[in-house]
Amino acid sequence: MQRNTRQRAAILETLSRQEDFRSAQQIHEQMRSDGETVGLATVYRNLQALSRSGRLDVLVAGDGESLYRQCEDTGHHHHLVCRECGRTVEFLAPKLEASMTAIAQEHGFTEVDHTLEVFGLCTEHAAQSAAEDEGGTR
Amino acid sequence: MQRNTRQRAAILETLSRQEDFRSAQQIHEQMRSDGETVGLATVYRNLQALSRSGRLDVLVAGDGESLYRQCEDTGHHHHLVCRECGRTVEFLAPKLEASMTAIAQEHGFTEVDHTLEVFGLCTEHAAQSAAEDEGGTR
DNA sequence: GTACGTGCAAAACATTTGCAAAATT
DNA sequence: AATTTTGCAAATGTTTTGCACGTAC
Repeated sequence: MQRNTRQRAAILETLSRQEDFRSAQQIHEQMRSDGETVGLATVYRNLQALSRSGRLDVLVAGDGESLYRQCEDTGHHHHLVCRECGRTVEFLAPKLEASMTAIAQEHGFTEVDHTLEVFGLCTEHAAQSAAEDEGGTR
Repeated sequence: MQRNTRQRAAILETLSRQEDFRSAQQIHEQMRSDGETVGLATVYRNLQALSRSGRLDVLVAGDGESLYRQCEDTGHHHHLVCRECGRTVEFLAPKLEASMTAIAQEHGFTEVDHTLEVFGLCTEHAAQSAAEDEGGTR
């Protein structure tokens, strides 16, 4: 099981050229405009399979849409994502992991797992967005 | 704006009798079986309004479904949720907040916000589930 | 040659929305 | 009486699925 199809290769290739988290539809669209012929269902099926096997990171956006990204760190890590441009920074937080394990233990919980995603504005979009919020420059 | 309708009151009442996180559909179903007559759209609209005003906590499940719950702590806090029964423990983690702010700052991110949810097995479901995973007792 | 993967269109979901009728203030 | 809320059904948007066909092995 798990064959090397042209589509699977193309999806992986597209992902490797991708910086930020992208939805299945965005990835599909990207591929189409790159001249690839792939069905949307195939993109969905492969993204799912790839994330299941840990080769892809999944992030559930606030509206429930799933976003995918090929991360550099293959182990457990978290993301700092820019709300404006999707720019992503991976980070580790061992202390954080430890305190979460401790809290879980205090309450008798086992087999603990967690999701942590941090959203903010990267350097490039911080000032700009603040200005917009005020309705323009002073 | 914001009138006191029978439906809104019923929704709040139903939520107050609720221990765990529930989806809009589950809440609607619950109300129907309690004899309330409410439209599903009304439940959605009210849950949304209530969470917007901070009277309700929202949790986006892994599959993108939104789950609601009336929490005791009205401020910022996190959840430790049992994967089996949905049992929820609220907790604060100031150290964690601090280190996340620090990490964001290191990377120049501002207006930082984060989502953190911890999933595990509560005391009641820990052993049982472990046995199931092995396909029975040794 | 056979089993797995693909493509398409239809189905399945959760959620949102338009609009007329009903209820609140 | 004015205006918000409701209820229903239809619309929306994402993801899944059934099934015939194509393809990797």
